[in-house]
Amino acid sequence: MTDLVKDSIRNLIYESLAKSFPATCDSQDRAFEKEIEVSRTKDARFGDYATNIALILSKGLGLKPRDLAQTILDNMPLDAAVIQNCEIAGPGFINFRMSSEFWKKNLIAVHERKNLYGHEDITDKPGILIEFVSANPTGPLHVGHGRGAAVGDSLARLLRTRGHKVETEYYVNDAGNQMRILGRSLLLRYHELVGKAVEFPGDHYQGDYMKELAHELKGTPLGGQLEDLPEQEALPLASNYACQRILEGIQEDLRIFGVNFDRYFSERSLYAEDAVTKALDELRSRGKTEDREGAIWFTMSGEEDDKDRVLVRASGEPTYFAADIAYHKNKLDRGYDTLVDIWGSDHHGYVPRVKAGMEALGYVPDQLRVMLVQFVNLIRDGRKISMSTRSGEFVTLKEVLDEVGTDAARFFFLTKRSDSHLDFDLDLAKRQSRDNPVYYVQYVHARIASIFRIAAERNINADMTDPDLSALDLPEEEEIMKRLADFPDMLAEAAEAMEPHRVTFCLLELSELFHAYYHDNKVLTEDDRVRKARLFLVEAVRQVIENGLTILGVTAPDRM
RNA sequence: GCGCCCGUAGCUCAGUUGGAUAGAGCAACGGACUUCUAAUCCGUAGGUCGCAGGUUCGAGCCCUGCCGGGCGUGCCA
Repeated sequence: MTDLVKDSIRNLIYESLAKSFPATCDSQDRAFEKEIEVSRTKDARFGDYATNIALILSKGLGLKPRDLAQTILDNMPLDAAVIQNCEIAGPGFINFRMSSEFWKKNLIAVHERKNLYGHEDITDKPGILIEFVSANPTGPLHVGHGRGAAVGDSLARLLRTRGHKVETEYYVNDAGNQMRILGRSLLLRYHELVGKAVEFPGDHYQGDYMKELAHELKGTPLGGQLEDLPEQEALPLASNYACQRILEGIQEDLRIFGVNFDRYFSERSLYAEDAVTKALDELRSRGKTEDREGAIWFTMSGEEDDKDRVLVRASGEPTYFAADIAYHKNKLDRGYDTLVDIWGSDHHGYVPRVKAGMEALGYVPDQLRVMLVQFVNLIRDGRKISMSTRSGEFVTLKEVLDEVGTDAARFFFLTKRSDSHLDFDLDLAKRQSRDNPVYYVQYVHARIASIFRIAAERNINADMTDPDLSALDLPEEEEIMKRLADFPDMLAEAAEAMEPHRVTFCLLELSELFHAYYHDNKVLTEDDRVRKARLFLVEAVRQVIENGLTILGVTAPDRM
């Protein structure tokens, strides 16, 4: 039993192939069925779905594509309640036109499944760990982090709907040199605040939030300690405090943004458990390290990465890279089938390094899928704002959320493929907030909710039992039903490709169909039979909009 | 220099993993509210898919070489 239209067509094709060419199919297992490509047609002349299977297999079978298509067609078990007709076209495509009963049956399925419509029943698919955001706890989240958060969180939701067991994780870089710089930044700001002359180095964290933290400490016992203790002892106190407070702020911003991680994983905990040392020892015992110039190097063969990389500095301190190998080892040892890391695109050069690290420890590098999210260019007054946490010059996620709201921001981040640059024009986002595409989709939901409210006010019977769906005879009604039927397929493909933005575009297309339909056709008509059927249809639209928006982490409002 | 990503309408972007006549939204122009919400709808206009080759039944998508933009190429994280 499947909710995927394409799977049911694949099944028919497979049945036919198995009958026509038992030798070819017998040698394959049933997995071959998945290889059969079925796509939705762009042009209604070609039916609803098409397959190019005859074009693909013709060479291997020594047949002309159209002849092969004919054979496949002749042996296909066709059910008139599902497929209205089926024909060969062009160089050898097989086109399928579904029957109107089929669309109506699916419409009923939306009502039966409700908020599970589009969800995969099987829930024991491989476990996936998605790590994202993982912004350093050295400053508030900025807009770029917001994009990663929106993409990662929606991807997690999307994969869950398709039956994967998904956990989400934020890697907290609370160790190393940057924590010392963070601590010193706070210390200096504190000294400044209590009237000592300080010189604030350019490579320290300049943002105002450090001054605010210093202010927060004034008059507290910890503040006193920072003042009195020698720097050596004050530093760890300051950096711990700053790290903790900043992380709390990050968590609060994420909460507002609708992103809740299953786990925050501390880099420091890796050191506490000696995980870094153990990983290094293992690399050494596998012959992947080399001592040179006082440092320990990870030796790369040419195909892994272009040069060797330092694991332990001459100072004896492990690099970020060493900790990251230990971290990925830790994740893999927890038993996930797939690790997904969502990184800013500026880390792309790091991908082969981490994979090489995994391979060197005996793992399969393909278990790691790295999704690179391109930069967000923030534009104010028509000019790009350069952003850097250290310089303190950035626009925070919180500021953007205050301006445009979580729904608009999340939706906007998901209107682009993640590997293309995104211009976030603050003035535009503010000015356009009314006709932001998110409202176009949400408006569908509000309009339908409104129909049901009016029906209730007027004591119009709006129950969903036993509608006469033959009353849905308009072409635009069938178009809507087709789009609803495609929703599960779209989710499955978006999940497979790990492209949550496809959900956004699907919802926009459905919304377009609905708004046009709504404009031309009254749902609450006098005709009892038509009204009941239309209510049944629009309720299904509402449900699918809700299901889609839920995956995007956007609310589905009843009123706007 | 080398590596990764991007280049599609004036602008911002989709393009179902190589399918049939390249699509939306903004912006522009012209229309539609006595109606279940006009945050809507309908229409007009807009293209050498960066350029040049190649692969094949078929290329915006794959390969090669250029051009342009972004980012990497730290004993930073």
